[in-house]
Amino acid sequence: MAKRFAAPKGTRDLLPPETAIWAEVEAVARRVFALYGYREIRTPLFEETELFARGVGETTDIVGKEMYSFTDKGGRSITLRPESTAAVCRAYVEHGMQQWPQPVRLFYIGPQFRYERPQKGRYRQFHQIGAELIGRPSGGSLAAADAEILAMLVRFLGELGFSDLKVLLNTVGDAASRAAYRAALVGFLTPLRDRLSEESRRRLETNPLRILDTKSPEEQELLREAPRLEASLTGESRRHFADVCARLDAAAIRYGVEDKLVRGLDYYTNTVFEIVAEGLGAQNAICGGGAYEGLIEELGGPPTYGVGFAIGEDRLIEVLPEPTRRRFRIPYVIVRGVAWENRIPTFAFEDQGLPRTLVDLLREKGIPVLGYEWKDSKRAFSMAEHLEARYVVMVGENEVSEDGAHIKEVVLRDTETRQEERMAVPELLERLRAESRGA
RNA sequence: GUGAGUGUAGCUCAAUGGUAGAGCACCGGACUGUGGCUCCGGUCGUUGUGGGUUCGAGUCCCAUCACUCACCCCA
Repeated sequence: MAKRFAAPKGTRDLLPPETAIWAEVEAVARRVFALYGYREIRTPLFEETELFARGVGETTDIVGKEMYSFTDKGGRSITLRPESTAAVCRAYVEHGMQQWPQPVRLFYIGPQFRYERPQKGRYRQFHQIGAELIGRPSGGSLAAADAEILAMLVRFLGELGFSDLKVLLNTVGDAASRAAYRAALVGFLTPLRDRLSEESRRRLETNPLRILDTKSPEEQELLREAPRLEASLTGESRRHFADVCARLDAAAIRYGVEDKLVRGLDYYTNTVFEIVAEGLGAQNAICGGGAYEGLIEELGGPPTYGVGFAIGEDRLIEVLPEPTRRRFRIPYVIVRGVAWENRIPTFAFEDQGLPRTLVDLLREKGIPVLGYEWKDSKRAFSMAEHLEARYVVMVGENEVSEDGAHIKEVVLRDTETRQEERMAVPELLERLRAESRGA
């Protein structure tokens, strides 16, 4: 027997009916983002390695140990994208989008790659739905940009039926704030160096702010006395954050200020946020984001403001509310026709000339349908159950004319309520079309 | 990179160290005009892989691979 293959570690096949849920989630994203004027960008799945090293940050775990990198046949170092913000900003600079009306609003949907040990909610190929607002709004405030992107995010999640998700919000300050705080934190922690974990000691050199979100209870205890980031904020950062909060309050968006929230990517400045969900085990963040003031410049562009988020689509779908899942299933209709002299009874619409089967007719009306010729109606019900069909339409000997050429009436059965109704074909079309509009 | 748990049919799982099984699913057939059954038959396995212990290993031991969960970190 030949070798059998399995999907590579940390990857998986998405199969029906689950893929229908994915398609619907993405359709909702596209619709909601369009309401806010965001347009799609598609960047390559791989980029020059240096883009991520510079953009995401040399000291981050992503760049330090999680990149899928390889040397191509031309000797270039290439990396499968571990996130998309850096690539979107690269595209902004490359295509001179600073010449477009500002700010530029973009969204993306697609796979990302990180070389990590897989576990619940974490894959080596995973999918993100993200949006970026890049460029200073002419006349508008930066806080308005932050609030807009958060409002869009909350609207999207709301349309997916999430009602109890809370946005965790914080500010990490601008460059000056962070430099001041970094000095204060290093000053505080250096005397306590011996009591820190090896990892945290290393971070003390490279990225001290990251020590803040340690999960180690001993370290958290040490940090209780640590200087607060808030105390190092410049007046401007302080005002900005207050402005963002005020705008969210005005828009009735629920959030909680979480002052230890730092986020793992180097490019964030000022506003950062995260959304966590129940039911995902240890990997409970379904969305992360924030503002980045220095990134475009770091990538060779003019100093440019940016703010964005990335939603983990795999995790989002994992916790998608059940009513939404049901709503997103394709409402197949099963038509059970009898074999009548070796053919399915046709139904000819008089005003359209050509005779065709009921199945064809339904498809013409945009109704997803499968036809079977079983005499045994029980098999049709069994099939309906397996395919999660919404309706079964019964067309047997009693429903067709003597010669088998015309359907006199049909029986429509709702597979959930088990209610049945006899009706003529025009009425059937009316009912099913109304149903598919509602879906 | 570190730790723990689990690997038996397409799926869910049995089998005291003693002939590898069941249910579901799938395929074929019988029956049935208010039915989501029932009945008959069929396909399906080098028990993840490789060693070892033993008269004999799905079962015990070692290694390896895979999966799962957790650490780290993130979506």
